Amino acid sequence: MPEKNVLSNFRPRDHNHKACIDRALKTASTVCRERGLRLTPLRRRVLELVWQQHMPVGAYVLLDALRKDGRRADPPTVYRALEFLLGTGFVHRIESLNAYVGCGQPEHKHSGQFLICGNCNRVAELEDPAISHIINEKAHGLGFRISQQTIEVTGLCGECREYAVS
Amino acid sequence: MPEKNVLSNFRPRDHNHKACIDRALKTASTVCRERGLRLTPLRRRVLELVWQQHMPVGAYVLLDALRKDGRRADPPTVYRALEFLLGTGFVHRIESLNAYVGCGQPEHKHSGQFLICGNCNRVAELEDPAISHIINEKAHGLGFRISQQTIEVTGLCGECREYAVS
DNA sequence: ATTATGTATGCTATAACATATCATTTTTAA
DNA sequence: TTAAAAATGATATGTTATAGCATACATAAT
Repeated sequence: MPEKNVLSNFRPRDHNHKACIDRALKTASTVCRERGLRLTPLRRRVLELVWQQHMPVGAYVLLDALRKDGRRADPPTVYRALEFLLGTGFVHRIESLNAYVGCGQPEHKHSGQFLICGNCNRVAELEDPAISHIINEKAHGLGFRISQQTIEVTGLCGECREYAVS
Repeated sequence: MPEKNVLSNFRPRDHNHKACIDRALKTASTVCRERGLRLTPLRRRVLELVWQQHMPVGAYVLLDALRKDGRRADPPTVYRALEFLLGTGFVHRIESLNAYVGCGQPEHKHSGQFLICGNCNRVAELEDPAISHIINEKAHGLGFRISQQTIEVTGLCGECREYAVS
């Protein structure tokens, strides 16, 4: 069973990766149908590429991948697709890496709280109301109205800790 | 009296700006002397320029300012100075803006928790142990070892809220 | 079916942010 | 006073992102 308030934990290195991708694409498809949004082939493909890495991916990596598809692609191609995917919540942007990562739970809005392993580059996504809440409280106390929270924690995931020197 | 756990609150628009800058430079000077670090004229000037804006400043704005001083300057000039200033804690980097902001309390290490006003661009810096603590707890529970926290909250500061629509 | 409209993509150019590398100067300490 | 280390000068290039206009495609109204 998944940990509480953890949207996606660090994946074992040997998990069924393809299943993740398929699930993400299916979810995206459903959500778009429900909301009257268009998951065009390009957008779908970019989403698939983001998920394939299963870690944050830079825009230009995606660009190269699109070109390897044989498709004509330039920076705006990928940035526009990312803009759409960010807007729908299918991907999140990791500010501290200038990179993009798939989100498994786009059905409901959330800002994303990330644990980023500096060794294997995998990411876990939390959604802990307690964290949001305490930040909200504090901000509110200063008269600040929050529109977006960026919470990115860098370190070593459990698996990498075992191999790391002290 | 300052709010609890607030390293620097939003400054009134009419506060004595020069005093902030002077204090920051003086503190930096003292800290460097204590730690055997060299606050060279270049580094000192970059720190001064960061503080002059009293909001996050991009590296290339600093670069232009250095050139207006009549000094020879290229990107590495400013990035090296920033590297030093980040290392000492005299400035923080705002990841979500690719920009840099002065820190008033470099004496003790801290990771920085920022409230960023999307209207006036001013920034408040918090250091709330409760926020760090809860994130630590959560991360720890997943076997994650934290090395750095990035917490950046975007929204509207109190002053801007008053003027904002709805 | 045809046309009008809005949405998405193609395409070129450039802006904005950042680092690698090697040479020279300045500082510090031997 | 000289050797080593630290800082800066200088050039080049790598990386990330957006502006702006043209074209193609999808949808809905006629």
